Amino acid sequence: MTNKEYDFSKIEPKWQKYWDENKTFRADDFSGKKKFYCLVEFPYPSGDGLHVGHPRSYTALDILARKRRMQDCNVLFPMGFDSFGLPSENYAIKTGIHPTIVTRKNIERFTAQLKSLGFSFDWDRVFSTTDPDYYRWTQWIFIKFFEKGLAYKSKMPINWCLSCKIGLANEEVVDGKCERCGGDVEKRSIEQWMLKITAYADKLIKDLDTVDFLEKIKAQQINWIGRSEGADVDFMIDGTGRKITVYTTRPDTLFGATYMVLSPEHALVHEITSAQQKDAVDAYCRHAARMSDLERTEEKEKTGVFTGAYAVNPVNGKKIPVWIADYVLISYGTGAIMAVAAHDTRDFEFAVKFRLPVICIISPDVKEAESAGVDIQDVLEGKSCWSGNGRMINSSNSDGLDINGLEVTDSKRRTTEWLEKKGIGKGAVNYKLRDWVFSRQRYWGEPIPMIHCDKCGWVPVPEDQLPVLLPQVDKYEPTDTGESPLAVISDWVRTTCPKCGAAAKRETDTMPNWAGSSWYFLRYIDPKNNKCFADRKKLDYWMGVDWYNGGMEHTTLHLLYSRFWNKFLFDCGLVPTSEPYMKRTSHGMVLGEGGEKMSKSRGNVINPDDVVGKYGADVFRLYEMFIGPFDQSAAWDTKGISGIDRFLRKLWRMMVESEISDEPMNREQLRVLHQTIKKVGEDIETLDLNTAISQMMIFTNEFSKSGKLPREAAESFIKVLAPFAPHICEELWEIFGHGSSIAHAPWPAYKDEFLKLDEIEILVQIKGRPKARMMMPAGITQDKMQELALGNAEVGKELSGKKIIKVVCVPGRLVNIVSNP
RNA sequence: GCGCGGGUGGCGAAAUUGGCAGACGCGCCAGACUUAGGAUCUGGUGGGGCAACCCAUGGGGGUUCAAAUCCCCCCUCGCGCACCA
Repeated sequence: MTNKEYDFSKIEPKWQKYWDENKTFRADDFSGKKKFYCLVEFPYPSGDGLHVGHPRSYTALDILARKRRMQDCNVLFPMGFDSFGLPSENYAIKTGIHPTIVTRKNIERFTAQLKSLGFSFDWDRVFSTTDPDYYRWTQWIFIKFFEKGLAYKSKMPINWCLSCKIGLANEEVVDGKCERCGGDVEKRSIEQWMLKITAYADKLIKDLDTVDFLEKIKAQQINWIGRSEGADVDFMIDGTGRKITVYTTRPDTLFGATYMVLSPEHALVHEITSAQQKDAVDAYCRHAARMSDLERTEEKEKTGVFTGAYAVNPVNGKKIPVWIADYVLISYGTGAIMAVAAHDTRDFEFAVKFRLPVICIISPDVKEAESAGVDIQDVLEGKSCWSGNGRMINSSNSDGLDINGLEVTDSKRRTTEWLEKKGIGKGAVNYKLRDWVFSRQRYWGEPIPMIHCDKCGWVPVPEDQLPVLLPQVDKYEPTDTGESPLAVISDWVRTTCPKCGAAAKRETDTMPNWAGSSWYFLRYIDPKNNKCFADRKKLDYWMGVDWYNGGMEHTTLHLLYSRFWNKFLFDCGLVPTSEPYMKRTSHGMVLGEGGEKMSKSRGNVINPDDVVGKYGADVFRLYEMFIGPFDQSAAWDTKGISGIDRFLRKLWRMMVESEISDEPMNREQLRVLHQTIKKVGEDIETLDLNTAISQMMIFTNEFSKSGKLPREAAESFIKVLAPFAPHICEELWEIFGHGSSIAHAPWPAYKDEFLKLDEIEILVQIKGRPKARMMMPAGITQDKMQELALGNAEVGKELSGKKIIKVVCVPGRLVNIVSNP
């Protein structure tokens, strides 16, 4: 053999070219093999190039995809680019270069980087969300939403980022700031296209039961959707004939409602306010309107104003004052609440401050109150607040409602029934989830394919005129008026109504950058189709995605949105599965050296190209998998790479310098080999890739001891390592005389019989303390174990003069002798 | 406040139907080979003690022959949500 030196700089390009030319990783539409659709989140092709975080996810699923191919599956492992977005647009504003050009350049760089890492993507299926052939169908799906009444235009207060000059979805506002730029966000009322994701709130929760997502992902989605069950209850406003509906999760606490609070934005505030209170109420409302969401939540002390109006409590006819306060949000429930000061900490705080009555109607659970350190007497006297469990008291009227003595579930049910019978309320469900603000007032996005006609209203662009292409513009700058830069291109905006032919105007808003990624997993299945978004037969074959890995940061954005789109398409009969992803896992972040987030400003960014250039792709891939548990964040450690580098070079020497023997392996070699096949195979399935690599290191340590290398061990080992370090393994596979790629070589099987030892070292403990180690035959009985242990000289010495009380034998592990004293 | 994760050597970490804590790797120490070593190989490496032994998985209690692992209380770090009625 001539290849004495391990030279990744020759090996890696060689095999990358081979895979490209031979289309080694092409997925076949339809096949007798078992299909496996393996997906990673496609990147935004930023000008900075690939981040070392991308390969963490990509390598892990590449390992899985490669293993599945060796297990004779038909694997779809695609890649694409999510290219609409602000950075390209901002770059265009700065330089005047069209985003299309920048995007094309960035995609070229990303493609080269991804290929240099040896990922087994099916490159024949690549596309960018900015390809007109792709966004044609994004627009088409939008029209489907419109046709089904799930896309609607509405003037509503939205989150407006002052520096990006763009409206944001709720999900894009983090801590009151713009998720992207960290700038201030204010409320503005603008006409917006909305997608009715709330119509799917229940299904988005319930169907989580049918999929295999990490528990924390499910929990976060459920929490975000925020379903709660309660009742809407009508209160009459005294002397006005007006009715105000409140939403409460505890209708059974009506007897404890001592006042009512409306949000300052509530529609009826001004109608019910008394003349004396008008000035105070107006001033409060103006003040509240000026505050941003952030300031409003930062306000710790409760504020509010009395409206002068009284509401009538429907369970007992008592008049209770109506206040306004900004702790009641217009965006949740009905924007009005009944306040039960004795059993809600916020209401209690408010009541104390404004000297409103506190009436206790729940007698605290004694045990619970004790462990919480709450004085029950104080609660009963209205001196402190109890929001825990307990039994209802003071809760009956002469009109057929008596819930005294009941616990929560029963009292809620009974009260709701009573309200419904009397026609003054009914059971209701509420969600924290809001409809999705789907308009953006920027250039670099999919044009929303709608036309406004004065006579016909909003009319979709006819299907045969899709895609609505982004027109060329001279200036990309967003405007302060909230209009898209497209609005100034008058000959593009001017068009005719597809319905009546009259003069009409195009919608100038574009879609948010989450649009393209909401259905891309469907397009990979049939990326070149120009008749429909994807052929139904192919969808039937490939869907759903068997395994999808991505970042936790997308849990309440992309992951939720794309589940919603898929469910909608499923209800339209267009896709075969209600859930798009059968399994979802998540990787931890790759942090900079020292554990801080990588950023240009910290100067701790690691460029993958540098690592690949110095150590090669195989080392880079192995290192990222060895760095720590896959689901936890990990700090980059340049020193740590050398361990992997040594491992591969040691392996190479072992493979090419040893005498390859066909003699049978010894017992220990067999055991290590089969243990390695077993452990690596199992660890890949759970993405415990760090321990898989440890096991492979144990293998090389064992087999490099002598200068002889059994052929069977070598070849099996190359196969299990191949998914991790594909280039070096292809090269070794060739050196070992195989003519074709290892990518489709069969995954090796292990035999249980070789995993067992003939003799096992058994620990002998006395009262739990290790005293001796003895070799015992593997299949030994417990009686025999005990006998051997007690016959041990060391043990006998320890036990002399002591009385044996008990002996515990654990087969294959230990004998524990309990003695007295 | 609510929800979800973590806390183990100098460092990244292993170990879960409870069964020898620290696999594997980094770093460090010693030695070999070498003109040389940021190459390679061999050995060592949780802490204390000369030793027998003792102490160690955030802290405190408990269950058990046996606890990093199970139960109770507490501390701490990270992430997500947050005046959601």
